[in-house]
Amino acid sequence: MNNCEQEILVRLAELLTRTSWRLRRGERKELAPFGLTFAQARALRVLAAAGEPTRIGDLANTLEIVPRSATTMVDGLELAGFVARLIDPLDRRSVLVVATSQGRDLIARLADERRTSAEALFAHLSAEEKSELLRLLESLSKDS
Amino acid sequence: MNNCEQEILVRLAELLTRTSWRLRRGERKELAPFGLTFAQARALRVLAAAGEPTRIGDLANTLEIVPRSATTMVDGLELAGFVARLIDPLDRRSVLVVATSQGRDLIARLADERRTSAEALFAHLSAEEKSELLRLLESLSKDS
DNA sequence: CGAATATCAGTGACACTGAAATTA
DNA sequence: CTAATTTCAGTGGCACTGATATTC
Repeated sequence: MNNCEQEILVRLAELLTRTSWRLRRGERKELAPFGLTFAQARALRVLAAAGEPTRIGDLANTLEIVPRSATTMVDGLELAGFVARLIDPLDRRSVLVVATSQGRDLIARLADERRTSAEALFAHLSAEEKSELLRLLESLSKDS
Repeated sequence: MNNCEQEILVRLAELLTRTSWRLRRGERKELAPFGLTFAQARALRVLAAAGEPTRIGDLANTLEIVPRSATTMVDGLELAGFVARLIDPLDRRSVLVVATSQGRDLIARLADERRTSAEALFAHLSAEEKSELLRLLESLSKDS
């Protein structure tokens, strides 16, 4: 690997970090009025999309965090009334988490309203560029 | 804005977050043996690239964090001997930070060695795809 | 008993806000 | 006196590890 390729990797890493942090900061402020943190919103989005009760461990896998962290995340969401815990009748070691109607409504409302942060961040990309970016990021998530 | 575009924004945001977090987690483990955290490495890279003493406020601007956070970051780097603080002779309110030879050496060594995390993350992108991703991320960082 | 699942307890990295000190 | 710069003190979000209870 030569210097030029090395330099590209360094810049890619820096830009990735900076961009995602900017998004996080923006969304944090948008979500605060609804009583959601950034990570909680991610989790709630996953749960609302699942539609059915999801095990804590599966949620953790989807979010790429350790199960212990998912527990704390669900604690917060449950306290706010956005999700509910159920005991899996088929395996009483497992805890199933499901979005409440309040939680689903919130996610739907957030999707309907203008997501100012994400919109502003990607605003000056054309539709084609957005698709291309999506494709590249998806291919990064595939293997590895 | 229709549903489809909205959905693309949501997925872009999710992928951006996930990818950058994965990079952060990988680099964290690589950097730990050198006594550097991820954010400290970012800052040190900026300072080493600057080549000349940099004000705390300017460093904060470059990293897109508030000055108070830069102070703490520099505290850690100074304690580890990677940077030194100087008083700006032209404006004694300002503190200049400069990478020590030890700090510059470390950054050079990190750049020379295989950066496993970044390499692994971007490994299966072609050179053209990396360039395109770089271009897209750079254009996100431009205005906004 | 061993493996899987979730939770408890504690820690670390990292950015934020608001107030105070110093100097221009 | 006002503005700029940095630092002090405290807080919050978020993921980690290791140990423990429960259940398969």
